[in-house]
Amino acid sequence: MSRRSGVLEFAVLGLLRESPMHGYELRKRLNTSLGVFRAFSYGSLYPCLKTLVQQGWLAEETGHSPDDPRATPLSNRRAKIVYRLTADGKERFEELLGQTGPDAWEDEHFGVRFAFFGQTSRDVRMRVLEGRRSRLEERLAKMRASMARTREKLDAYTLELQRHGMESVEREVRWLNELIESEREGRPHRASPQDRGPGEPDGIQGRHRAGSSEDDTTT
Amino acid sequence: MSRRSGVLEFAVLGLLRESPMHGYELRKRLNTSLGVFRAFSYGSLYPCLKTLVQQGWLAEETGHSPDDPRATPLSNRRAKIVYRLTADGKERFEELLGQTGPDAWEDEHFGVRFAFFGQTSRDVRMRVLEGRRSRLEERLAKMRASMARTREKLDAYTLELQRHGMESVEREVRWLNELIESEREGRPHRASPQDRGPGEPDGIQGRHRAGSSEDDTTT
DNA sequence: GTTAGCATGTAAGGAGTTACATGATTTT
DNA sequence: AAAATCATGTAACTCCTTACATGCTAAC
Repeated sequence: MSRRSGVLEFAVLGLLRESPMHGYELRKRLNTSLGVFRAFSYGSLYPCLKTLVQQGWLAEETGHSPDDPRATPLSNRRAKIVYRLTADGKERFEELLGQTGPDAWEDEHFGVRFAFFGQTSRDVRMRVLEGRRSRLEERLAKMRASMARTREKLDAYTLELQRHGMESVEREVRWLNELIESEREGRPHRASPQDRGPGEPDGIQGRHRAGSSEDDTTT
Repeated sequence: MSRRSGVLEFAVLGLLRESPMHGYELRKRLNTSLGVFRAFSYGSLYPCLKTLVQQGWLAEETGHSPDDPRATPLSNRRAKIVYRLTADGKERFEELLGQTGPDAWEDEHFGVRFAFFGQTSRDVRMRVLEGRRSRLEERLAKMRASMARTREKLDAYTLELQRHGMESVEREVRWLNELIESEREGRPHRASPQDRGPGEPDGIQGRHRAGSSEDDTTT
């Protein structure tokens, strides 16, 4: 049992902390606000909500606000279920927010932790950012060692893949450096929306094949 | 049953195509050559090898070459098992290499597909690269739409996270553009050291040897 | 003579997905 | 009145990890 997954549980508690929501909306928020990195399906969300209710961290409220004209006892019409964070749930979320183990900066967790930095205390933010950075630097060291060993033995594509992978990691390290610097000085990082107008600055265009107009809504 | 995972199966067949290996070495290769993106543990590798043998795609060879003095029936000393690709396995791998469905360019698969581009025909390479690019462009469009909708409502950290995520995707698109351009002109991309001449770019069969030492050994 | 790395496995389980099933409400 | 989207859920399955269990071999 226990759909008490790390990431999903954390994100659900965090989103509900801002305001109560029902499942469907929650899932949309998960897959847009935080969803650049992870996407969740109902098949994981609803069971997760259920166990969070069982833990006492969430409370279900079946629609029926006092000003709802359809709130007769008879019309038990599969009401929307609105989930609200309980006091215990708030406590739990704060406990999770404060954790700074490796769990906080591994690939699966870092994104969602960052997304809730607005609720996170500054020293925890620093520890998470620095933890992430040193994790990435370890990884870079390993990659460099491995490339030194295997260079000349790999074909061009494998090499190019490794080169691009390393550059991605290096880029994230630079990003973290900027963020850490900003935190240190107490200013809010970039903050400039840098309006990308309708100009399409990168030569992005060209619909290629595979054009099926499928959008997210992955059942 | 069936550890016939997409990615792992593909990578194992591809690596064994280059030369026979035993499990331990295979796992190291998986986690260095291709391993910038994925890392596999023995707990998935060995069962996978077993099912690939059952499918007839791999053959096991239990050390014991005729000149091995220890090859007595009594000293059944847990020999190294060397896995070799069978003819059927080679066929299977080529079948997988030729596939160009969405499976080829989604996040989980693209990396490993690229890693074996050296064995892949040029038109398949093009389809995979273009498929990947249009997948990423779809994603960008969604992100832009979502940002236009939610701007001003998100706190600085969530915004920064989305900005960085978008930039990462844009960067990968630029990379793909370069690669596609290179493929079109028939030249090998960035060409780090030792590049092959302008001849047929297929059939790059790098000879690698184990020789290596060290490593992460994430059990 | 003990640590470190080589080598092979298994059982249990975690974290999610897909496909299915159903029905309400809004838009076209 | 059809189509889309909103809304809730379950069962079966996938793919992989962790923790365990074992033993060989080289180096210090």
